[in-house]
Amino acid sequence: MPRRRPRNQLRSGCPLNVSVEILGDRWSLLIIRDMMLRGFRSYSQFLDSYERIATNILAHRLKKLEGYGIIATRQDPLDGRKLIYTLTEKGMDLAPVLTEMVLWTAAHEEHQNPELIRQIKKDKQKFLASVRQRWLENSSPVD
Amino acid sequence: MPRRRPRNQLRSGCPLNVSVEILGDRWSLLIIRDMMLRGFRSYSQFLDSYERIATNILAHRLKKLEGYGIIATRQDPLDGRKLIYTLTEKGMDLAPVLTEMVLWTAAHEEHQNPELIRQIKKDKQKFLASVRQRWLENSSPVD
DNA sequence: TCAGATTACTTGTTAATTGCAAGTGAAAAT
DNA sequence: ATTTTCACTTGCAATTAACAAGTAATCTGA
Repeated sequence: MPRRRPRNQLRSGCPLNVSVEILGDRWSLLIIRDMMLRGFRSYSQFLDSYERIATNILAHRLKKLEGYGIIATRQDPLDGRKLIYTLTEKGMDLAPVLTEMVLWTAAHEEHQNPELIRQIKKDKQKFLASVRQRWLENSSPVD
Repeated sequence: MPRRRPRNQLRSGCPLNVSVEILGDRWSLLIIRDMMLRGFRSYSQFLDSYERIATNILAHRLKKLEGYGIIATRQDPLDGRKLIYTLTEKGMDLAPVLTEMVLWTAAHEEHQNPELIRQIKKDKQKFLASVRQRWLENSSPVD
């Protein structure tokens, strides 16, 4: 019986491969985008996002991202049904990756949201700083 | 400058989504890495790369990347069996994306290739310039 | 010159993943 | 008390990935 390569084992330790194995699918980076740039924090917000992720895939991705320490989950103190998902520092550190991907698309593909691109192009470091600042303000445990 | 939209329908025009739809899988960025950083140019080189891509998937990805204008294919004038795959300008413009992904892994995950990371950290712009320079030298139609 | 090797694939089959629809149980709102 | 909201789960079909094997064109060495 030939055994298939187990999924939980890395194909290689190449740093690019490691990030591809963690983030290289059709949804993970979009969830991170929604948290980072749109301030989404709840399951239903992600579900209602424009690209229409399926609910089972969303649940799997959230668990995976939490398992990698990219997002953190806590209960909403004001509503027992709700969970609050936030980016960790590790998740926030993906901001430069997302930013470069946006710039690449802006340079080479048809796209929307010219305002976002204008903002990034005007001053990339300032954009990254403002994204991080908003995260610091909004991810405080008490709010 | 924005260019044509590929035939299949996009989930959204969000610039991050566009790049995820083009590059968000388990192999595309690894092929681009092999071309960009290791100077790979042939089918058999990609096949022999450490992560062991399956041959049918490699063939599909090369066609997809060529369709998006990220790579270009030409015949080897010295060997009628061989095709030479090279990155286009659009493909080379993914260097900052790959670089940021490598830096993120270096900061947050177990990995290998400390020399690459040292080089990037020492001077990111210089690293990007040297990658581009090698591409300019090696992608000339006559060689 | 011709057998064997190399190259860039294709084809067939199985395994895994994704996507869709519907359902669940706890908590909140009315 | 009933309905609605919320964060999921389950079942199943469709799509995609992975593995093994094969093929045609070309090159290489005796």
